[in-house]
Amino acid sequence: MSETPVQPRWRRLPEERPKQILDAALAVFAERGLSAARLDDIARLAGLSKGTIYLYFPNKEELFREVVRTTVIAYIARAEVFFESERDALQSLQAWMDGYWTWLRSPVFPAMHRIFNSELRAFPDLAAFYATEVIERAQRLVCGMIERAMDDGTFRRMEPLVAARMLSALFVTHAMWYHQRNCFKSIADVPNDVMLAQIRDFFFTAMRQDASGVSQLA
Amino acid sequence: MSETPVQPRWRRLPEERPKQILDAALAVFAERGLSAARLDDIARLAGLSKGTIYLYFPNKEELFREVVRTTVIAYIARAEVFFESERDALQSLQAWMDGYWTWLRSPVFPAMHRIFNSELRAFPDLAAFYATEVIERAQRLVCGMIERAMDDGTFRRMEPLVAARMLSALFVTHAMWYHQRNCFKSIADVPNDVMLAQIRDFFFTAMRQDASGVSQLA
DNA sequence: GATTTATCTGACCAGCAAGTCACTTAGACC
DNA sequence: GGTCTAAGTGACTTGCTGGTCAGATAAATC
Repeated sequence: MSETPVQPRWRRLPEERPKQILDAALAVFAERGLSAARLDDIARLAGLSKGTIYLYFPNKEELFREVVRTTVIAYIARAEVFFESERDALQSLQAWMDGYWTWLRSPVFPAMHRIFNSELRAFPDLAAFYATEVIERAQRLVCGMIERAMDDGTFRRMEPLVAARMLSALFVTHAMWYHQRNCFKSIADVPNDVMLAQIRDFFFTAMRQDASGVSQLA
Repeated sequence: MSETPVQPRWRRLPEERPKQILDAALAVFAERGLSAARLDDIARLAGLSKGTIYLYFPNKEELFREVVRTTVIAYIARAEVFFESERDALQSLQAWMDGYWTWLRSPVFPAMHRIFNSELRAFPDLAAFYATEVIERAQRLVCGMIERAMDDGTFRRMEPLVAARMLSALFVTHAMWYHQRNCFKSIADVPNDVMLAQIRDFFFTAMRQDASGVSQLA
């Protein structure tokens, strides 16, 4: 028999387990969605057994909620801190766009977007939470910056909520395409910074002071 | 015993079954998504038994494919016919937007969008089919109209593919919000025609001839 | 080293839904 | 009315996965 000190088959790591489980859960939810994610897969990825997950989380839904809290909510919090700093309106908007685009390109965003978009009818409370606490809250943030840009004359006057919607629409959809760019020949090789520049330029052009509101085209 | 002529418990209707099943399947897929849709529910909604579905479709995936063929593909075909008619560029675009917005507001679009967006990783061939045959094809259509508007001087010069992407992004995202408008206080009472006007005006403003390309704001 | 206990495991159970098939029945044809 | 068969049924099989729990084990304490 070998004399090598036998490694224990597993270790007691109660402090680290929650984070290990949450990381694995995020990865599996991102890969497969909410209902198709298997707890066995999460356990395997986290390097422990399924039973252990149930020592730390009461069930799959609560595990998902906790994933949301540690990802989306964390981002919102950071964004709100950013909004505190009272900078030049245009500069704020630019910085917001950079940060937003970085967030949208992270693997977390498409996972959450997909799940909230198509799997959350079964969880109306979570859906409502996301709509008001994430989407509308973010839009209020953007709204503020846009209004300031209108006040200082950088942007033309229009309904700021409408402008914020246009901004979000452009960003979110492009981000989803970006994550699936291998499917789309037409954007497969557009670098992410070029894509950001295209969105930014398009939005700024539409909002320029000398661009009158309702066009005489229509 | 009553003498009322006994109604047969079911009828043989081999001609009508496929359509009945496809209609019910679309409704259930729209309500629950692809994997959560139960064939028992589809059968009940269609007024027949589960076994009957398998007389007409080999399995759930193929049933879904056929639903796609009879909805999305049908829309694309109609749109391509529309493109045949060589009208004034601006008029074409306006008509396209009206038709597109009507389609996006139909219950079929959000169902398909959700499913393709989040449940199709398991079906890479279908995903690729949708990306090239639906999205890119539609964008080519729009591209053509945009290029004509640039040629006749209505629109400023820019990469037409980029402009087409911006147009799609605005429309698709607003459509998804529209379908969930009960969740969003800020758009709950924006009528659909107002929303269309907002999108159209924003896009036309960004594309106006006197709006120069890269803004000096940046 | 013996004892104890918090931590962890994985075989198991329960429930659900896709897909099957032996049987039933509408209704056509004689 | 009798016979035949295409059309339809629904109980059953199969496979899968969320959740449980009795037992195993790391490691703390005595």
